[in-house]
Formats: sequence, C-alpha cells, structure tokens
Amino acid sequence: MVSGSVQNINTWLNQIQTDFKAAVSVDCVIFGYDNDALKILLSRCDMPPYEHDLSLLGDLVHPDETTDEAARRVLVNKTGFTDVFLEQVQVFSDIKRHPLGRVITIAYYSLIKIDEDHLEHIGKSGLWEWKNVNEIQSLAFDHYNIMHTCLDKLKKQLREQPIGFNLLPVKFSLLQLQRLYEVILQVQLDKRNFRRKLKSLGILKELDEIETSVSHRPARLYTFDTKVYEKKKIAGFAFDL
Amino acid sequence: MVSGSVQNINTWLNQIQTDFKAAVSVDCVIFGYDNDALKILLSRCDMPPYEHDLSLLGDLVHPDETTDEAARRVLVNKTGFTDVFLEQVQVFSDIKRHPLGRVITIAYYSLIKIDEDHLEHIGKSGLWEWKNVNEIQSLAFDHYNIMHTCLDKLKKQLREQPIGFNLLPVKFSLLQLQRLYEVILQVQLDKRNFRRKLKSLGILKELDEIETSVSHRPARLYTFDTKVYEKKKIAGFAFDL
DNA sequence: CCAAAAGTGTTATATTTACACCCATGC
DNA sequence: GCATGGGTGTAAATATAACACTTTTGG
Repeated sequence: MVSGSVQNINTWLNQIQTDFKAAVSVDCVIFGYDNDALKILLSRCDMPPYEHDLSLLGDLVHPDETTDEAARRVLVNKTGFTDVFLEQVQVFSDIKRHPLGRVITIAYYSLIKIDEDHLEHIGKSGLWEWKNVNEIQSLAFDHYNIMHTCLDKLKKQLREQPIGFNLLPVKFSLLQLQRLYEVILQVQLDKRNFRRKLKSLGILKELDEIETSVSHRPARLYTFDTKVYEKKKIAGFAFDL
Repeated sequence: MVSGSVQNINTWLNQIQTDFKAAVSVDCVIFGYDNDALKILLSRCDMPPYEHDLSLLGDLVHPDETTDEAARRVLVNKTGFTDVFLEQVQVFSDIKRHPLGRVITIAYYSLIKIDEDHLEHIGKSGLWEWKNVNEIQSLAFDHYNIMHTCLDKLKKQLREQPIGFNLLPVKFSLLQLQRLYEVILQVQLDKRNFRRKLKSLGILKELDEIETSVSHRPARLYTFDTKVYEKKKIAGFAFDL
C-alpha cells in the first residue's frame, strides 16, 4: 500500500499514467428567476439508462483548461453570456455515479438574468428548457442530488451576500427583489423592514425611472451599485434577512 | 467541438477512455492547535523540483473510492484518527500545478485534537511535522495557495458553527476556547461577553472538574455537548463573535 | 370608484458592546 | 504576599421585529 509510507516519485508516475486516472467533468446548475419562480436550465439526456430524463448542463473537462474554465465554457456555449455569476460548489465522486465508467464531476452553480431576449429563444429551441425547481422530481445520474446541494448553497449565499441581483433585470423594483428572496428562501418578509435593511446596505442606486404598463401605482426602479458593493465586500458584510 | 451541440454518447465514451482523463488527488490541510498557535501537519516533499519544500498530506484517489473516502484514508493513515472533522473545500486544477502531468486535486481541511499522545509521536517521527501557520512562507506545488484557501474557509466556518471544539482536548476551560478563537480569527474578544454568548448557545456542558497544576486559581472545565449541538444544527444557528 | 401595489414611521424587544473588581491558587 | 488568570453584572447603544394607513395609477 502506498499511503502510510513516504510518497515515492516512481509510484506516482506509474499511477498517474496508468489506471489511477479518471474522467473529470463539470455540471452546472444554472438558476434563473421568472414569474416569481426559481428555475433551472436543463437538457434532455440521451444516455442510457437515462434517455427519458432531464439532466444538468455539463461537459468533460478538457486537457487544456481548469475546471472553472470548463464550467464557464459550458455556460457561454449554452447561454451566450460571458459575464455571469458562477461558483464552484462541490465534488461528486461516487464510483457508480456514471454508467460509462468513472467520471468525477465538479458541481457549479450560476445565476442568470433569464429575461434577456435570446435566453427565451434558448428555452424555445427544444434542446434546453427552463424548469421550475419545485416541479423537478428527478434528474439523470446523480443530478437531482447535485441540484439540491447547489440549491442549499444558493440559499446560504443569498443570506450572506447580495447576489440576488444576478437573477433580476438590471432595473428592478424593491417588491421584485423582495419576492425573489421570499421565493428562494421560502420565508415571508416584512416590506418596510426589508426596504430599510436594503437601503442601509447602500448598494442600491435609486433610478429616475418607474415601472411602465402596470395597472396600479408604478414602482420606482433601482439598480445594483457594483462599485459600492465591491468596496464593501472586501470589508465583509453580513446580510441577515 | 463537442460542446454547444447535444452530447453524443460515442463522443463521451471516446473521451472518457482516451485522453480526456486526469489523475485526481486529495490534499488535506490538517489543522491542530497547541500552545496558543494554529498549526498544520506537513510532510517533506521528495518530488523535484520541490525536494526541499514541505507539502500537504495527500494521495491519489484510488479507482474504488470517492474523494471523501480518499481524504479520510489519508487522514487515518497519517494521524491514526478515524473520527475527525473533515470538510471538502475546493478543487484546484491549474494545468501546470503538478510537475508530473495533469493532476486535479481536491482540497480538504481537517481539525485535530493535537494533544493526544500518539500525535506528538507522529510529530517526532521526522516524516511529518507540525508547523505554525504564521511561520509557513511557502510550500511545494500550489499547496501554499491551497493552505490559505482552507484557512479562509476555517475562519468562515468558525464564525458560523461551533467547530472550534474539534481543536481542543475533550475537556477545556473557557479561556482556552476564547484564546483559540482569538488566535484563529485574529481578533480580541471580551471575556464576559464571550462567556455569555457561549453559555447561551447551550452546547457547553459544565463539568465537575477543574484544571490541575496551574499556578493560579484553576479554571472550571467544560466539554462540548454533541447531542444538543446536533439538534440545533438542523434548525441552523449563527455563531457571530 | 375600485382594485392593486407603492410607499412611509414608530414603538417594543432583543442583542451587542463596553467596562472593573474581587477571588482562588501556587510559589 | 504576590503574581496569575478565574469568575462575575450592569447600563447604554444598536439592531430587529411587529404593525396600518394613505397614495397613485389603470381600468
């Protein structure tokens, strides 16, 4: 047995070059938010025995890229976006998780502004579809498990950092933002306390614009002040809701 | 190019079986706490060009184990402990990170009660050594980087969960615990507020024992109440210090 | 004028911070 | 008896939580 003794360079070389290799993939849980629902971008799986299931978007990690780069590549190819929120979550390495052999996968989660034009087209292309998180009962491989791990991480980060903006249009109302938190965290929030809290963080920029074509008093629109945020992030701040 | 189009099963099979494979390893940042200092267990590296550097403890992931199992195997082999705190941190996959070829590594961090007898022996065996975190200037491979990522994660978790106990003897005084937080988080804490906070969490069990052989008034000893903790963890609790 | 969401302050409660002295023990 | 850390409480400041009504718009 190798371990327990000092590592030997020849042992390593042997192992690296022979059977101690595995295929490594990335799988992206791409979250979008639309119609007061949290959604995930999924694709039809064409691999037995999962031909009739949906699966996460992923690919093998190429020899010339890091896993982060691979995840970003998958995202860019599938959504067209280059500048999106993307975060590494966890490794999934059960020996039997993939039917074709040992494939170790790194899970990532990503936040997308779903309402952009071409993203709707993607949804209509038939290759991929947006599915409500609540309505997903099962997925191919261990992807259902991966999805839930990423969802838990999203919830945690949402409480710690103001990342919710990444799921909304550039301009949004405070109620939209509140609903987003309520839907994802599955809590109910007080309108006045929520607004006070957010304004006190100083990362919202009030715009001179208001909602249009709503059949009630239009709400003021806000945008996310990236510059202030970056400054604050370094100091570190909590975001307890 | 594969990605962008629907995944094809034959492409996958080809890639998995040929050049799209990588060696996968685990590297453990094993933290211990002794003499008011945070330490890490390191080993001498015997691989060029790092022959004169220290490195983290790690090994290749075997074909019949998950990465979590591999990390635990490394820990058990090196420290003898089976029931230790062990947490996956992050993947490191720079293409040139390993001199022998592509090796993707999964970083873990672990918390050890350093004061157990056989652990001191380990430290004296010459194969491994405990080194103060503050005194580490560089490590082999990208291990210095890995170490700092794990240290950051430790600091974060220490603020969110009462994991500090894992670094202390089973029985400890409140001052010991406070010093541990101060050393790791690099803050100064108020003795009374710290005690109030901890007692209010209800995860400390007051023992009928006191310190011995100290040249001042001996402190009451406490132990960590795992059962209460497990119950509370499910509900989720913050631990802001 | 009705429906729907926008917008706005105050009070009570809980949490956090700051702070100083006497106590028990070993030498 | 002196050095060392052990142990304790209170008051002020801050943060959080609960709560209801008027306003603006479209139809």
